[in-house]
Amino acid sequence: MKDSIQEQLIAARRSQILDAATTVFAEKGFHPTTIKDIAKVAGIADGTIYNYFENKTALLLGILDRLNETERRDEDLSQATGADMGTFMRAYFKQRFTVHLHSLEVFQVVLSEIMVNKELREQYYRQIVEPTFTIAEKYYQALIDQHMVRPVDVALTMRAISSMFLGLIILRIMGDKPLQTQWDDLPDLLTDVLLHGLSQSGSE
Amino acid sequence: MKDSIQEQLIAARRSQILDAATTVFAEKGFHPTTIKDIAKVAGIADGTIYNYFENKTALLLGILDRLNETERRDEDLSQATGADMGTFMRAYFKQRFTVHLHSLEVFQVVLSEIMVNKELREQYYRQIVEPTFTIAEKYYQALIDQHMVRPVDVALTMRAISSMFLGLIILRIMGDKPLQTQWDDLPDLLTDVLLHGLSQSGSE
Amino acid sequence: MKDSIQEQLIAARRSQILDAATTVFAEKGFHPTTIKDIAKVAGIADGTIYNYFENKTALLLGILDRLNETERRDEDLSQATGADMGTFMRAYFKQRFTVHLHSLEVFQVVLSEIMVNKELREQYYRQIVEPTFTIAEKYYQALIDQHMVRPVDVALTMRAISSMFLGLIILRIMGDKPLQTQWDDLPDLLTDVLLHGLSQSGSE
Amino acid sequence: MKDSIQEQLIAARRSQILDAATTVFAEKGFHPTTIKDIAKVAGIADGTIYNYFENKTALLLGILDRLNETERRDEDLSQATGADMGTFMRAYFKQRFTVHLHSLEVFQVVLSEIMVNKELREQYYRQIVEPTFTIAEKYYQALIDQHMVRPVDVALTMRAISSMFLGLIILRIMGDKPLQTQWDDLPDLLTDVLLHGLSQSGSE
DNA sequence: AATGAATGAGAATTCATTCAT
DNA sequence: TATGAATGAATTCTCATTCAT
Repeated sequence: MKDSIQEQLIAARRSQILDAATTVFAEKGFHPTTIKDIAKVAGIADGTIYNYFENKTALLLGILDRLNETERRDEDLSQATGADMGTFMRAYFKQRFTVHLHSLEVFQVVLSEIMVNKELREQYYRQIVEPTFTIAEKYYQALIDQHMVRPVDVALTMRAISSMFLGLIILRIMGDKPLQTQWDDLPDLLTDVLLHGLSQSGSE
Repeated sequence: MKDSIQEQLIAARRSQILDAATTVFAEKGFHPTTIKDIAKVAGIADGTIYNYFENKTALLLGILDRLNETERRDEDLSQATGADMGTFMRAYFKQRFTVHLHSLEVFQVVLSEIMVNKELREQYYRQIVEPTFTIAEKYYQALIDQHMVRPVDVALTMRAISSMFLGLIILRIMGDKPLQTQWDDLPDLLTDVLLHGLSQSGSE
Repeated sequence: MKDSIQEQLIAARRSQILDAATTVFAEKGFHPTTIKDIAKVAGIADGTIYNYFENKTALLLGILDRLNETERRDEDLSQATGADMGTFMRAYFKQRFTVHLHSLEVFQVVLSEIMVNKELREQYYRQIVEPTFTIAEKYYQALIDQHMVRPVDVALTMRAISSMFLGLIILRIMGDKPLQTQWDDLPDLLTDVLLHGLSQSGSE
Repeated sequence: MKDSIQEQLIAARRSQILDAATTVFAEKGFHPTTIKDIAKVAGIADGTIYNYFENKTALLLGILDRLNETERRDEDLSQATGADMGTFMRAYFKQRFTVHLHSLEVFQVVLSEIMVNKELREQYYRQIVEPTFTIAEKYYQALIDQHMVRPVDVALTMRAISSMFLGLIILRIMGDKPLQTQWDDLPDLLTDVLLHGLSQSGSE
């Protein structure tokens, strides 16, 4: 039906604009990027952008939405896991790091604005962070119930692990040398450390 | 000597300006803050700020410098530690979290700009992050040598642990509920997890 | 004939658009009103308006045309006059004030633009003001010829009287308290003053 | 003192800007005039205007303030009048018309915006219209008390007379021919009509 | 050294109008 | 004839920075 075509056209245009915005934001950052920049890259007029997005910030929200969807799709993948704890963690870590690295520059920009823009922050938390935790907690609780891991405060533990990802990515963005050269060693290392701890032979 | 007085005056004025800048940045964020805002809070004229700082970004660098010093002083404190691994970690974590929380809002602003401003990023990394790691690595290597902890890749491990801090703080800034309500439980939890791992009785 | 139907359709559509324009102009004023606003109220697409009116200003001209017709129709009514000078004036005044008050908000907008837009001004004068004076002068001249009123410069006198209306309406629009509360007393007062003058017992 | 010089400089700059604004507004109208236009005529930078006026509308308010002062000064003059009613009215009318005509084009612009801008309207009414009426009413009441004029509703009568001025000016702005050619006859005519009325020998 | 008025580049956003469908 | 997406010119206002006093 006509509606569907309309909607598709609109979605396509939005997508085209978001592509351009993503590109330019990644390249120059949020504030230094002008609407004109984005329009030029998108190959449309300045004003057209405002037919699809209320303002510049809405572009960031739009980008966030797309990250959101990507994330969700990946989440599904990560659900498709089997038994062995160590294998799973390694696989999981590998995937998380790959995903985020792919869009590192955008993430950088988005994160920067998130730190400073309440609306964005709340949307990001509500739509991306929180749901992820909900899933992760459920999954981890199951592992505990199956006696595959020690019983710990699930919520905080999940936060600690996720934070490690987040922090490592930021540290990498900051140009940390060791992280840049040994990034691929992280999955194994983190799995090891998180499973067995740092103490001598598992005891103090 | 006269020079010394001169320098002290200059230092005092710089400090006064940075205080104002810190206050306003924390309150409104970097971009929305105008030089006029800062001057007003500092009780001086707009132009005067430019006698002490090259531009707006230099104010952020100045703030960073001060954080740097604070950090270093704290570092010294943290060096004054004793033997027991678990006790030390708990104490260390407690201190790190407290320090950062104190200036959470500034940190938020600084981090936001760091993500996006190469110069700032490099300075922050060079002056604050890297030195911290150097010390931490040395310290941790000593622990390994004393067989108090397992031998692991020191550089990456230190990064992983630090990242957890960083990530947790960001997650808290984002408004994460569990972190906000159970923040004080973190030192114990992290110590436990990092020392003994998540796996059942220390083995897979 | 087909033409006639065509014309009627066109007239209906124009009318529909002008209704919408009148409503929105009255509500928000000329400049703040967008074509989109009008189209929305009219229930049609933006572009359609341009099939019936050359541009935004033409809408105002269109509204003026309609006021014009209304006015003329009212004029006819006012022709239905009787004898007694005082009675007539009172009746006339009453009607004028009522008419204008009815569409006060549009008048406000139209007047505002008239002050500033030469084309509009000329059209308003040519189509509405001038014809009214022509009729009024003729009528007043007749009164003079019948010795019902003193012989005076008819043109100027008519202008003076009309101006009083106009000015009173504007003063009312401006929010003048006495005019708002005692508006209904005006016909009697004006009739009295204009007929008998302000001086003591008609002599200086 | 320094303050006084400061203030004078500021006043001078404000005046310079208002002069420019008056000129350009009179020439092109309010909306078509850009800040750039005004700055250019004032021989300063765009931004400078914003150091003295909050926004474009504030310029109009500023112009109004100056009209206000002018008006007030004229008012004083008009107070300095003597006895004979007819002579006084003639003189008064002559003055009112002259004053307004002098700044006709600005008045035109101001009036246009007043019709449409509530803030402006209220300020104009409060600062210019209302005080004028207060004075006029007091004066007229005195005349009544001295039996120099008939007792009438003072407030409404003053409004009616003032409105006549206002209306006549507007009509003239609209390009009314008779008013333009016979403008100078108005004082005499209005005095005559208002004093003695239109009816035959002062009676119906 | 301090001031703060002046500067003017720059950017977001609006909206009347056009025109392909 | 109706549509409404696209256009892009145009404008207001902000604010970091300069510099004469």
